[in-house]
Amino acid sequence: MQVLLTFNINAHLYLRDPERSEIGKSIIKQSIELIYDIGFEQFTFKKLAQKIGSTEATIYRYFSSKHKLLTYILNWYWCYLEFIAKMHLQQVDDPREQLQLVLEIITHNDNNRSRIKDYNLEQLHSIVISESSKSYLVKEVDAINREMVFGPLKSFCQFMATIIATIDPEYKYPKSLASTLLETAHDQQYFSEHLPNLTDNKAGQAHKQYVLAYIQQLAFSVLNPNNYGKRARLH
Amino acid sequence: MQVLLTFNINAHLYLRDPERSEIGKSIIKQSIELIYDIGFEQFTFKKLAQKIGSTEATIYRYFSSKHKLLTYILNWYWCYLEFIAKMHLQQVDDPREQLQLVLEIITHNDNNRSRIKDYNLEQLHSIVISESSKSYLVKEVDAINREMVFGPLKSFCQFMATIIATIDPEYKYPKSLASTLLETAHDQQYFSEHLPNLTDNKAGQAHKQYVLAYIQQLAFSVLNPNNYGKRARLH
DNA sequence: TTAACTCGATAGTAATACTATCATTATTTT
DNA sequence: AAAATAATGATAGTATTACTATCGAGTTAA
Repeated sequence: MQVLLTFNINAHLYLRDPERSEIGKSIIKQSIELIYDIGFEQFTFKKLAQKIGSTEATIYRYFSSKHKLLTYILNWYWCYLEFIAKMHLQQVDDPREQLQLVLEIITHNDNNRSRIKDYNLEQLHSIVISESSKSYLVKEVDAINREMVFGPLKSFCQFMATIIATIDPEYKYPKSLASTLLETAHDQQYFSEHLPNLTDNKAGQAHKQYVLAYIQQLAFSVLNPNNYGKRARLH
Repeated sequence: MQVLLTFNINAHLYLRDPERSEIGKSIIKQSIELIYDIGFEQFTFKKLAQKIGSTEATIYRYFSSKHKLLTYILNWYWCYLEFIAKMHLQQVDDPREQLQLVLEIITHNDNNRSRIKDYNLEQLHSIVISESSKSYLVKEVDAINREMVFGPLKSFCQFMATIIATIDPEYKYPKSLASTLLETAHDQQYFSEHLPNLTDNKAGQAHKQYVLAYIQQLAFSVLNPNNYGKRARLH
């Protein structure tokens, strides 16, 4: 197993850095598979230990709870998305095309544009869709937030918001639009797959393409292209 | 305790109908208070039993699990919202004003327009914001969905979608927009309160007003008022 | 008044989410 | 190569959770 990408993930999330040992990397990799397979509620350290051929005790030496492990995985994902997005954006100048590209990335409509061996990205995406809100929809959110463990998500939103603000500097809600597009990408794919009555995806197929088309229409309806460069021109 | 409103809630959700006994109504009422106070994860039937001066066994005679109880409460809320919305909408003809009104209702910006003694609506709204996704973001979603326990949510979305389709019959995503506005109303209020960096609510106050202003702008940017009545005129 | 129903009380179970200890095995330092 | 240090495996144990089961007392309805 070769890890190509490593990100600086908040040390509050782990006791021992999982990137620094084979068993640690195995914990992350198999967690993704296991959470994907059985869902976060059914996921336990005991089952994970069995899967990696180790014991609960060992896993507890890396993560003090399954919630922190989930947040760790999600942080990795947000760091990864921002990295990939910034990489591809270098080739694009028009901020509208940039936003388009980011929407393709967050809906995973970028056909294998990003091949990576580390973790199973399709499973990871699926976890982000169905489990990510569980990392912050908890009573202790303010306390955990103070430890900065939601940094990568905020950073990715800020990154999207900057593009949005470039397209339309008059638009008053760049950050809210960014977080809305992100959340909507997830909700709508989940709805399209499991509660299709909450969407207009009649065909019931091609969830990702449906979601992309929808949020694209949403984003570009809200932003007024006539304002592009407005603020800049004033100077 | 006097219950003014009762709705037909899917019988799959309970073993004994809580509306039909004082202790049953007490279970619902105190559940709302307790889930609001300690969050769904910390919420147990044991604690609830203590609160209502009864025992776990009694509560289990009404609900087979805390998940079903949560879904029951959420169903009540969606039935209630649809009822209130339909009531107020009778006075309004313009579908744009109708949508405006619905947005006020879902963000709870309707100042005491709906006084009700049954349950604490502010707490209920708060539960909807932070716990509602937990009722469907579970591995067994397809199985539970087959029992029609998400009917009231779907019905409310359909109701919104109809208004949206009246405003702009050309718009291709009325249901997705409805579910997006609903989810966004919740996400953005949660973010505004707990992760304000994901929003543009600088003041950090007046969360509900902020959210309303934002989703209003969102909704009416997407819908083209020029298409109002278009389809009708063709006939 | 007897049957049906509801509730309270108690007991019990398997699983979960940990914590603790200790011997063994690697790894690093000298 | 030996000694010191650290990581792991194995095992045990605890409080809590999410139930299930049983029994007797009180209440209501025919």
